[in-house]
Amino acid sequence: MDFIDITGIESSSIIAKPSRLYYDVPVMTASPALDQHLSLLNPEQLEAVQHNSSPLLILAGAGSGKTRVITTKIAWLIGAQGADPRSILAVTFTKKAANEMAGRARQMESRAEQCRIQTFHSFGARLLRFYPEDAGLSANFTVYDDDDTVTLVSKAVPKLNRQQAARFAHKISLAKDYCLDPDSPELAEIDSTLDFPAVYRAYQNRLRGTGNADFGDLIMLPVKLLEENDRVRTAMQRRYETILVDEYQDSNAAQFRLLKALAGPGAYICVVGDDDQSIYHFRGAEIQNMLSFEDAFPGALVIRLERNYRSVSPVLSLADAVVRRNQGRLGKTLRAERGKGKKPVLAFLPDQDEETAFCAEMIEQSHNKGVLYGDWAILYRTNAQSPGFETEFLRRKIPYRVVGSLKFYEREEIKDALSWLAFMANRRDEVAFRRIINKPARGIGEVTVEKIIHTAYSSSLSFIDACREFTGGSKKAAGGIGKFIGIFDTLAALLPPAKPPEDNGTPAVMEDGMRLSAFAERLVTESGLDEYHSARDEIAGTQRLANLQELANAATLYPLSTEGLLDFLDHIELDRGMELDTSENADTVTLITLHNTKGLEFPKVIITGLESGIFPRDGKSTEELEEERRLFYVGITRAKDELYLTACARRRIYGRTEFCDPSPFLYEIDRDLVSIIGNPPPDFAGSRGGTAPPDPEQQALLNQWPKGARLFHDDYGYGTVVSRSVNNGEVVIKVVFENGGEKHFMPKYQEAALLRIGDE
DNA sequence: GACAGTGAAATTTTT
DNA sequence: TTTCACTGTC
Repeated sequence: MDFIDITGIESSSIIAKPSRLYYDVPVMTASPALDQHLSLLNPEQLEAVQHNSSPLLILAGAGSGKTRVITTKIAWLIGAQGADPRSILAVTFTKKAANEMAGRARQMESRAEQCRIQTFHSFGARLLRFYPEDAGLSANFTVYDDDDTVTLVSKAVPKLNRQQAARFAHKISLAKDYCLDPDSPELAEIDSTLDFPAVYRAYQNRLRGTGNADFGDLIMLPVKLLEENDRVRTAMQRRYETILVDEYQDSNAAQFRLLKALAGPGAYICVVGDDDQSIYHFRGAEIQNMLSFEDAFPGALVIRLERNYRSVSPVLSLADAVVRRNQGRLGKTLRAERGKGKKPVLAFLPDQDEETAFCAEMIEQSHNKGVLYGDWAILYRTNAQSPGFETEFLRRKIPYRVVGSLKFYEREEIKDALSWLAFMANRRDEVAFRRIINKPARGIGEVTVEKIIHTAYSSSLSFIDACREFTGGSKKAAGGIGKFIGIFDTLAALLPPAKPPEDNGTPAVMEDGMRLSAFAERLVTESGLDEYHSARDEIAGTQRLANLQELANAATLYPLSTEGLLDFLDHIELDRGMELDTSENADTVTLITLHNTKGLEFPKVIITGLESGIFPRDGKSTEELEEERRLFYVGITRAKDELYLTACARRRIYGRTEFCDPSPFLYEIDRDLVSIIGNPPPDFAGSRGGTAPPDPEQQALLNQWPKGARLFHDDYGYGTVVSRSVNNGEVVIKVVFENGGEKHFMPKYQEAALLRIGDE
């Protein structure tokens, strides 16, 4: 049973084995099926697959078939090397990637089913599930997501408002990505204020009080467990003889230490990644893990996969021109196996409305010629850019889906129900308790809630017992607390008590009618959440009740027991990417942030909003600029056949129209790598033809606003004209203000706000 | 404890 | 522009 075999400790203790568990068979007895899979590989891929000695770093460029390499390698290790599938651990970052890898490996080699192929976090969660007390957690711990973390920070340090709490929460999670304790001096590198360690400590105390873990703990606690606990480390090192890591460029410092601790002396370690696609440094990913792999694992072999099977060559040439600008990279050059194709198009458009229209128009025209909507993807830097496209597509009846906007598990009603479920599993879960105690309203006010929580902490009671003990408070509050206890008791009676994990003689067999879904459904009605949310459905026309039903349906696969409940919550917490609209097969245009496109590909890609300040965003350090450039690179390399880039001269930002310069990235690329359409700004190399001489009206404006002219603007204060241009027939001046800001204006339309006050 | 009104702020986010 | 946190009123 999966739940019982949490870490594979049992199997490793059952099987007596030498230092490496390879069966006593000649090395090359590959099955015909395996030979077939091997024959599909190019020489570098084959070398990467048939390597099983020193540490191995596979530098896999975009579209170079890395998933194929990893899955074939798993099949080869089992089929040709005689490796015990249970001794193979493969970790990825997303559930989706893990599922895909597991599925494809199993297709090639059925025994791969016994490999442990999962995300870093679910690996950590399972380890902790097995040794909760050693790690300082409660046996029934649940996992707090980022939102819960913010709540807990704001409660641990009441003087913080929610936004400040969110900032600290982010920093705390960053600290955990680096395995830093509240006492670590290195905390100052994240935030040098004196407050930070204190806030972190307060949060940590509160978190440990609940017995729960946050995402960071799922890596950091296993690291400590492995580093400090010989018994656990030995068991795990004996178990895993092969460790494979995908998307290694996005691993953080804690994950690196996890790998180091997990890899025993005889272990074979193989990591796959692309330093040019590292785009998550802002949340702790350390490209350094990759750049210094050869130092960390002496004797390592590096294999480059540079043959790209995805994109036509003009797309790859552009991608290379972009990423070549970066300094800290291992360096590789993709070669297009697919050969020639259409040159990327760079469109300069007047404003964002023209941008959406341009995209919609192209998509409609291609659709009329038989191209699927699903072939198209629109990429943007920030989620705030999607509404424009949505409005336009709705108007034109172009079907679309927005990837990663509002996630299923982040919906209010789902979080409500999940909090109830979490609280049923762990009665010390403060965050869950706060969420459910007075929702729907039972007349229990904030003051009463705080008193109960205080009682719980000061008398070491669970929150439900604290409710039972609680006497003070109004009559209304007492009634509400009574109701709450009643709901809890009703539900608790339905849930069989937890069995200690050692008692694994009878794995949680699923009996008919004993599903967790029945419990979840009952919970939704008993708690009053169904009434509460269906009432709001009627007002707002939302789907909350249906969502709650869907959540209950998802619980069908789990047995009605505390173990089943914890298992269910783990799976949900560690697979938050799930979207409500799972109609993946529908023929729709994809609207998606650049970050979310990692690992995806589309025949036709439009990267929008290529303007300075939007992409890259303002105020980036050199290092951050490199990451933004990699993000651009990731976007470009998603395109198989056609790539379009759009840049607007004007954009409404926060309701105000701003003039935009083209993205600096556009100035970095050779003009003959793209076909330029629309009206590029005059300073853009590659703009066609000479600029038309200004007409009298334009000349008058140019005379009125010479370079060096001093002016006053109603909103921005004093400034100086630093340059002027004629763009789309309009005079535009660039002004540097005394407050340090830079703005473009069309003086023709700014007569009211702009006042000329003299020369410099 | 619910609600309307005000003011300040505004990335990206695998788990 | 939109969103969300905070404030004051009923």
